[in-house]
Amino acid sequence: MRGKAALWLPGTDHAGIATQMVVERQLAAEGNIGRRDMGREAFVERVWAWKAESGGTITRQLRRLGASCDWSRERFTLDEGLSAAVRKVFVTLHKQGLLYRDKRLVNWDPHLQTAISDLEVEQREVDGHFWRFAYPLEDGSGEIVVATTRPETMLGDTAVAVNPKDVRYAHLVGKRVRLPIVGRLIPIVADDYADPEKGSGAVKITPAHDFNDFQVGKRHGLEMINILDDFGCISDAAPEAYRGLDRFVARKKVVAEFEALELLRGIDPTRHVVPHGDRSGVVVEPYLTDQWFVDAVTLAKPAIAAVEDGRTVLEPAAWSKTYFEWMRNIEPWCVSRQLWWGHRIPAWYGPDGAVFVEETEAEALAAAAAHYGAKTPLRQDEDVLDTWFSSGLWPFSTLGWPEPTEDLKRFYPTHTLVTGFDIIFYWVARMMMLGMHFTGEVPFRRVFFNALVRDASGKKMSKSKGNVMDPLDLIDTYGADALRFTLTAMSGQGRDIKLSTQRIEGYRNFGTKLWNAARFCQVNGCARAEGFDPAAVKGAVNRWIVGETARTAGAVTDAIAGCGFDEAANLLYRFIWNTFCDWYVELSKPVLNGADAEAQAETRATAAWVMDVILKLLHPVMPFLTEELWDQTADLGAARAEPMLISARWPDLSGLAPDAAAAAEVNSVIAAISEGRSIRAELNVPVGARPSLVIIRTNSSDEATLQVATATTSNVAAVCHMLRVSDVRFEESIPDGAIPYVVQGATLALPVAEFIDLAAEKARLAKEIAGLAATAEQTRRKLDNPDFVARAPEEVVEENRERLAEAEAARERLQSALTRLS
RNA sequence: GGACGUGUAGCUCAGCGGUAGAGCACCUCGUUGACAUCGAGGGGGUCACAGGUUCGAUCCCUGUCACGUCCA
Repeated sequence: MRGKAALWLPGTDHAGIATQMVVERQLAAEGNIGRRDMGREAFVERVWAWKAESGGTITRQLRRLGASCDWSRERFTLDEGLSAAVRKVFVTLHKQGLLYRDKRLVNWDPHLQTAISDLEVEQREVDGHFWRFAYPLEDGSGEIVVATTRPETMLGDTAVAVNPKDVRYAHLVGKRVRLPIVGRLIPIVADDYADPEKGSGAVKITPAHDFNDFQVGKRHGLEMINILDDFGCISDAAPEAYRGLDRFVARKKVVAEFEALELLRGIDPTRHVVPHGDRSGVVVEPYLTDQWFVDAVTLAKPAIAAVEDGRTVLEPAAWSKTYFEWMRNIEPWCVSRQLWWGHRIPAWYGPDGAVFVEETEAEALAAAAAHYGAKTPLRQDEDVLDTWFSSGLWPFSTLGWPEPTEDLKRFYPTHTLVTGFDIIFYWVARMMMLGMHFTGEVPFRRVFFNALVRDASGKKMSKSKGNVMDPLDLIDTYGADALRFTLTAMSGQGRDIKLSTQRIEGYRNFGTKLWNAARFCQVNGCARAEGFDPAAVKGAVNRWIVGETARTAGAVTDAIAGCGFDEAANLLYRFIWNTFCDWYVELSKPVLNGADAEAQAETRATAAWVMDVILKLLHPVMPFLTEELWDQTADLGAARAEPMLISARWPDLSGLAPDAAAAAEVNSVIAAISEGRSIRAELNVPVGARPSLVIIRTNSSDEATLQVATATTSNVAAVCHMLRVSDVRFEESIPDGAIPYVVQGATLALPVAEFIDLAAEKARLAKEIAGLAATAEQTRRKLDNPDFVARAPEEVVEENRERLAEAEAARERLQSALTRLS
């Protein structure tokens, strides 16, 4: 609509862990053999089958929501093109020394039997215990007490650490203790990691099973003994009695044995945080394995700089802080996963373990032949890559990279990434790092973080909680436009959306309202006039609605440009319902039904013009309804240049100056009607009663009164219709039995004495007077303050003076009316 | 423990230095030729609390409390 070539390229990633889990669970439920028995090829085939069957859900939801993606370009991270990009990136990073294989502690998920990245670990606070164990000194001169929440790890202890400043233990540093159960002699080392304030001040060191202990182990050259296997059971590195035991069974056995040895010095209950796999939900183990790592520290630097200097802008800007915080403290990124569903790592091993990292097996074989001086069989790495490794290439891999395609030239760097803040580290950060490194440019100039949708009570939707609202169901019930409007209107930045069906229902009603308004226009012959010029309309109501339309169009345009989508939606809601339907349509009815052919024609043309603008402005939020109405009104009046709304030109009404005189006139009419209606309702004037509307006017009446009088008489038919009065007439004073009210400084009155109850009217007047008195009092206090008058801006002071004068005048008039009643 | 966010009408949320707003819910009235998926009117708020800045604070600053999220 803005005439730009906008590309929204849809697609999905292969969600490695999640997908493999689903299919494995399915296999188990069907009583089939597990993936290990099936073999890699058959299993991957099975996952593809599952993907073909159910993988379209996300895109189906997008389609039904009316997302205007270029579906012909839909991509999937395991597509051949994207996979080639993955291999290219892997090999290049490896050759640049930014991707390497290393034996390090990783987070190991014993359920999934794979390494997972730090981000996939969830820290949960749970109840646990501190067990205090005594380790006897080698020389028999005593013992040293250590505390642990994980007794089974003592099987892999290779030292005890104490703080170098801790005088209690200074004499023990360098001595050894004999590790109970195991019998191994391990040193007592001095290391700052030991906190003298905590427990005994001495801490057991298990370098192969704790991230902190790993560091201590490196500093002191300690042995690293891996006492677990891939399943979280005790390995052969432990004493025979423990081998094969589940880690939690082993824990109990260790404690029992310490107790039997009379080396258990106490048990304290404690609450502590324990790492869990975010997918599997089981306790993850720090585990010493060979994995592939990306040097994120190096890659992060240009990515940090790009946000610092504004080449990429995060919106809302507050997220920059989160981004920097993470990027500046980034750790090496473990990218290998012991799964089968994903991009297999393009690394091949020779018989002696030499590794050849190449894009194809042929290249690897060639490299091996050169290396060994003879053709040598190779074995490909069994592991696959973290899904985010391929997702991180999305902005350019989907445009054809590494080939220098036309698409890449045209659409890269991309303009805006819209995503959830919950994947700022997983995805945004990785795209920034990889995009900067491989293209030398930012992958996107702007990142817009949308709100996260929660259920009506604010809980995150999840299948296990059963509180998921499927967009497809909501669309079936309320329509895509209602859902889109709801999400848009509630998308205030920095806030989650609590989605309730009531709200969607309300916006469904809004759609119905617009539909009915369009029907009204149609029934009343509103049709586009050939050569219609909104700047040239004569009627005040028409001039006013043209001005309001232009103002709304400008405000909506600005709001969208500034990512204020909720503001845009709310502006449209108010304009369409409250301004156009409630007032313009009602004020226009007498003209449309009247005898003045010229005025009628102008109103019809104006209404048709406003409707066209409304349809355009609302189209981005409610595309289905507006396109349908656009189509239905295609043949009404002058032909449109734009057959389809989706490609119609966005309205630029900045050239239409607001008409202050028309606005003043219509606002007076609106006030006269609103206030009058309020009186009728409060005093229970019967609906059928049609009194006159009396305007109190004398020869010496002020400007305000004359203005209201003119406005009212100029729109007398509308006033009669909407206020349900028989006529508008003038009196010099309030007639006996008439109920006065003040509008913009003018006094109006409704002679309805015969219909009403005096007490109700007295009460109404008293309430009104009290309100005015309060306003006057408050304003007077302000004006009596010399500091206020001296320091506040002149227009504010003037505004208050006027307010005071108006309130007092109105109060006097109503007071005298009340006095007369009494 | 650290960081960020949020506390405004019964509910969901706008507003963010100068007279407290909307939608829903609630109450009253209404079968007027666009619309009862509607119309008209109404009740309802010491803007979490305590200080400070200012002529003036729901809005800015500081602290406290509560809730949420992320990172340890």
